[in-house]
Amino acid sequence: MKYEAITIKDIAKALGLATSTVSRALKGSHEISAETRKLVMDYAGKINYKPNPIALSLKEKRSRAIGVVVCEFANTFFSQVINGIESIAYDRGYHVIISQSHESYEREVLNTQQLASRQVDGLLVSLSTETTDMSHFHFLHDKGLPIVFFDRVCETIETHKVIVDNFKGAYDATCHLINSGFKKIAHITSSPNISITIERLAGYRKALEENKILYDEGIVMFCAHGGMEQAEIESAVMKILDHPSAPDSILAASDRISLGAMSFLKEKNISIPAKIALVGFTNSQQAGIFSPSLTSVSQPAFEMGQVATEKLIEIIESKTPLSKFDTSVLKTKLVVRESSVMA
Amino acid sequence: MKYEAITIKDIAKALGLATSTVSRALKGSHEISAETRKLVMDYAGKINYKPNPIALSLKEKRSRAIGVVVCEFANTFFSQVINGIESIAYDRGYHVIISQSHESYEREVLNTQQLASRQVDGLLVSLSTETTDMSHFHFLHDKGLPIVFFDRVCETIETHKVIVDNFKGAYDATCHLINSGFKKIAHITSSPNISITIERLAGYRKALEENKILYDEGIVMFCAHGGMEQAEIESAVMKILDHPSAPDSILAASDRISLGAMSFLKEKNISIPAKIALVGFTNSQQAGIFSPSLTSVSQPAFEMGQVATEKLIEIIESKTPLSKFDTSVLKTKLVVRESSVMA
DNA sequence: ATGAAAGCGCTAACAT
DNA sequence: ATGTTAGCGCTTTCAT
Repeated sequence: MKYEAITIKDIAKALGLATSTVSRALKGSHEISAETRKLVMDYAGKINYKPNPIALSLKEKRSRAIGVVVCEFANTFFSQVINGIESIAYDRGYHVIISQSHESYEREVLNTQQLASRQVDGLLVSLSTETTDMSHFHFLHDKGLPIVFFDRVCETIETHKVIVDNFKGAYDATCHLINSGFKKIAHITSSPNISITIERLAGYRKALEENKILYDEGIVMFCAHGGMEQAEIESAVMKILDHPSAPDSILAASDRISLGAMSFLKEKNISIPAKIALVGFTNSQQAGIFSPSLTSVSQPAFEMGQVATEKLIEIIESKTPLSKFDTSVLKTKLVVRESSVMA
Repeated sequence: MKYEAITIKDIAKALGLATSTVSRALKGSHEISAETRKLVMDYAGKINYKPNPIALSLKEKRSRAIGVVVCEFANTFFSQVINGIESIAYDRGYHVIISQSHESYEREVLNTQQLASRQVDGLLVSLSTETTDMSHFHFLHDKGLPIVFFDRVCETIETHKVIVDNFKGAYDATCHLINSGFKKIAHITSSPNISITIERLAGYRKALEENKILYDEGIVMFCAHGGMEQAEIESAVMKILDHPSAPDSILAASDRISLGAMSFLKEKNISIPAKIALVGFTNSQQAGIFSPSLTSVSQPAFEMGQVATEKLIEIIESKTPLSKFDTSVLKTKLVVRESSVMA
């Protein structure tokens, strides 16, 4: 492409000024006479001058861009988070560059490095299910790159984090199943190494315990790829259905797993909730038009994106390195629908 | 942030060479002695040197990045397209920078300009429903920026385009409704100015005509914002339900509209298909678990992304300006489910 | 085969 | 108040 943009030099030449004068005029420096400023401004407006962000980045070593690493955005939860991120970033004058790891550790590392070398001013990250080694983040964080984790966070890096109350989300959902009369509740969740898995599992266990139901690890299924492969979900569902203890309900720990499990059960003509009840963590706006409609733990995804972005910009724009970081915990909401209510 | 990356200068200093020598060695120029090359390569590898893409962009006026403009990715169709785009771009060494217009003309213009000023090597665009003035694209295209349109294309710019056979998609769906015994078929579609609307409407009309059903513009509803506002969908559905001619079925022309209409009908307890049948254009993987499952026209979204990206890279990497452009037309697939089958 | 120097667009010390 | 210059990281003439 031969896209020749207008530069500050063009303006300087046209107006018989030095580039530095133009530069200063453009950013309203007070050491420029009002008339020169007006002259420059008017001309720049007329020829539709736009500063070259590439040159700016090179010069200033900052890009006013924020990098986002999520596993995938074909997932209502993450697409809502991203909308939240954009809503804030946009207002504050930052661009958002989004990348998908597809739950692959390798892709996550690659994307992270790409974003860093494009000199993003900061990173908003939700870990992939595969990730156990965080050194790619440690490396960048140690070099001073601001990072905020959301949803699936990294424990070993001291920075702001934004999560939902996963423990309570799972606890509430499990209690709801118990109170609805279900006695043997299975759990399908993501890989055991990510934060949300641990927290949700703990909430699930706590609810069982409080209700004097024995925890049975035979009906807790982990999906190593977070449900990216439908086969792992199906295998988990099958194992639960075939389990000698005859579970009567399932708590699914993520969007993908909830929808994947539901699809599979329908495909197999296994009636929900008569044969087995289902409660899922999902932000799908379609949960209500499923058959049956799906009881779900919904998360404030948009808000999570907003908070994370505010926190990140706070770090980016702070004059002095922050020393105190916090973890924002947002509330989940249980929406009871047909899939968990006995006829 | 104080993320100090390793530069070519560091290598030069460490090895007592000139930066130009290092630069040449790194890219395997033949005018460098084998031993110097090896020396540089080894050292660069050892200290994990990564060229600064910002500096490269500034210098070469290209970025090996492709910009994508879609209306939103919280939409199965577009998120699948983007996955297709990434699959090819990635292989060919390009990054993908995605932006959402949210069906707003203003955002589309802004995003486009942002991407251009970030010196993307090319643009992959699906127009927002609001867009009627294409001058922002004309401007860039005239300056030589490669652009490929997909899905919602711009007629007035001569370049590669990738679409599906919208005419046939709508025609097939309408014929299916007719053959299933429906007599009065309403149509809810996007704004009248975008290509897909026109083509789908034409397919719908053709099917009616061939079956000697009178076209009734009173039951064809346009959503100015492409269904971004649920209210416009609901108003369209209401008008259809209240129409004196008592339509017995609806053909919905997009993902958003299909799902929005279905949600609304369920909310109002209007039975599908007994009271009114519904066929939608949607790529939602959940169409099968809706209640009732939704008959839909599905599009090869992933493939569309792939083809569009290949076409774009072809333009970008072509030595001489292309003079012949083509429009790839992919096939749609009608998946018949419960929502259009009389009991 | 290698080095020196200019330049991509911009800003910021450092003149004047 | 404005101009001159250097430099961000890199490639690329143009020397040598």
